[in-house]
Amino acid sequence: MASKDSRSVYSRKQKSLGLLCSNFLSLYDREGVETIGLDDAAMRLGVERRRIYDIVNVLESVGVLARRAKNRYMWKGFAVVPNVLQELKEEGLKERIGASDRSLSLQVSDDDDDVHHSNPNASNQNDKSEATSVLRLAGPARTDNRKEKSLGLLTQNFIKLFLCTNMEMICLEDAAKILLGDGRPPSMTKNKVRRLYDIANVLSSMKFIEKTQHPETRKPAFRWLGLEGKSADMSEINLDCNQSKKRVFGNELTNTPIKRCKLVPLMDGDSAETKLQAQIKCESLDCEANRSNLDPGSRTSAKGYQFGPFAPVSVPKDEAHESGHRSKLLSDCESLASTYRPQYHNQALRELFHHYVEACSSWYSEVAGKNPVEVQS
DNA sequence: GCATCCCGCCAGTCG
DNA sequence: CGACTGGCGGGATGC
Repeated sequence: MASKDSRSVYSRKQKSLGLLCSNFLSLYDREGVETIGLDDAAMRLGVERRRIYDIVNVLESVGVLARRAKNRYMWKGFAVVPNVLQELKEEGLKERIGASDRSLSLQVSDDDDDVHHSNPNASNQNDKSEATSVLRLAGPARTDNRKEKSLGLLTQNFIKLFLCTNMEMICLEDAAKILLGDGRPPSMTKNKVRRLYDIANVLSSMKFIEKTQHPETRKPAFRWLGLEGKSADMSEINLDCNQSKKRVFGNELTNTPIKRCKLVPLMDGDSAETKLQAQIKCESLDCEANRSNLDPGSRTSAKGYQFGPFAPVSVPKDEAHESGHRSKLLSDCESLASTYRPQYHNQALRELFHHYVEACSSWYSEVAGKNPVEVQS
């Protein structure tokens, strides 16, 4: 009941997997990042851990991430993507994914599994697990099919569809049918489509695919963009080369605690406040970045700058080394803010901007500890 | 109304 | 066993 409307109405878009993915990437796609803790990610992004799994799974299927241990992933970056895609393509061709025409039942046999990308030392460790992949017939149990239904595998198969077929555009329902093989109950297809929506959102946010509309059927479909999205490279898989291959992901970190229905009484008393105080509010200055291209028809109604609540939250207990790139990030942000001062014609906006800069500065000094840029309170 | 797809329950897995 | 993973589908939101 507070007042001041502008009430944080629940907005589905603010919670989409795609946006979350963008935020995830803008948070970790920077030099210095090596490992990613799921808890840390969930905390920083202000979402449930469950959601992180969704993103991490598809990112892993493309090679951007690699699981290291429980709760821990390793950041590989986009440099490896071309290789992974190449492997997927070969794999898909071998399996004859989407063998068009009839028998489009290729449904990639499960067995084996993910990428297996790189893998310098994969020699000794082939124990069991091979045997299980053989019982695939009338087996009412088929416990192992949990894996073949994984988001990661589905993502790869979805991608293979684009890489190994001449279908320029694919609508999710067709994709689901092809991947499932026909003769499946509609409920199963529906479920698969639901998963494909999740995947498509993530892939879209990475600019691997793009949502369009089939010229004839008018049905929404997805078009493969692949690596075109990024700087036309393909030949420069060389390591490093600093920021040349950094994509621009939406950097509006939005992670409001609003739930879908049961409206959590947002900070009404004080309890909610304690949590809030933990997260210094420093809005991420949505600097230029995205404004250059933004394909037509995409969201982002050219409304220009948009600030979203950014909640850095407290620093991780351990991982002391991480504060290194953290502070770098901060200084980056700061210098950016001071050098790239947008020209607002509007007085109010100018003030708002000023406010953000200040907030960010104080946050910086608080987190970085040293180098008092401004002051605190 | 139907297309999207978030949310979180709860069953597998892993350490 | 408890913690971590993540399939799954109900049902809310968007258009």
